[in-house]
Amino acid sequence: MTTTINEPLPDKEACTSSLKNALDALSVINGRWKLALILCLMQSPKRFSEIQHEMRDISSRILAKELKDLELNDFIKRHVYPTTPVTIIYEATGYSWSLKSLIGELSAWGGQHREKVKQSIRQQS
Amino acid sequence: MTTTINEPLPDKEACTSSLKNALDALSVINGRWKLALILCLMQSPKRFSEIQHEMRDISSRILAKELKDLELNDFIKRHVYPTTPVTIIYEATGYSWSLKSLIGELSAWGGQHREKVKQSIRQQS
DNA sequence: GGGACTACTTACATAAAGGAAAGCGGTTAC
DNA sequence: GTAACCGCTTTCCTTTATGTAAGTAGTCCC
Repeated sequence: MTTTINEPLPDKEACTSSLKNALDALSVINGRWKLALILCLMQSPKRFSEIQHEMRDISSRILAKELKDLELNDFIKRHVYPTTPVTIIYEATGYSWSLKSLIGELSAWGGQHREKVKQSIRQQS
Repeated sequence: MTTTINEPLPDKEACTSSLKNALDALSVINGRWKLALILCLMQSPKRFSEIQHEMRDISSRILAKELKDLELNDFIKRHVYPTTPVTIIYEATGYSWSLKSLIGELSAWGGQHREKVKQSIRQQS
């Protein structure tokens, strides 16, 4: 029998705080649309209706809500130009770019995972 | 007026597939418990009730479901030892370790984001 | 045989996320 | 004036995630 009760496991605390940070990060980029919207606006600033057109099946309700969230988290900026009628442009901020390596890791891991799943399906058949 | 309609934006496709991969990765590690469980079992193999004790407020229903999910995705392995009564041990597989750099990135970004949020709260007051 | 422990499962409830459809206040085009 | 476009908001509904409580089949202890 192994008792782990009084052993101060090497990196248990580090692990806990790292987990907390990771979950925080996840909560910020989580959901069906956030990353897509950030990447979309990183390619170029756009208007509400342009974004809605590019993301084919996002509803205006969700789009408005997500844009608000992203603005609150400082990923995008909402510019209002006093033309008639007013033109509203959403633009990715520099903070969006801080996600670059994280998105890179997510995409790399996701890519290899997809391959792995494909192979295990092949082996089953 | 800028027309972006016929311009084949440099990396739009790369971006789309990278997004797809990233969303896949997110869907696999998503939820309140998955990362915590993986890290918990990476520290040492454990039994059902030990895990439940360590993650204080996970219900047995959710724990059972999450363990099944993680086993399906090959992150953990369920060992059954024919003692009386049977002993069941859950253990992180090598595949869990493939998440290492991803978790590192998540945690790093999450950490700096928390700092940033703290500062912007300070500036508001 | 009554209580307790193990590894769950089942049934039911709540909450959060996401979506569909309509509306709204303003402007422009005809 | 009426139709259409813009940037939303409101209402209602469905889906998914998570939680609570109880039960179950097996074993052990006394």
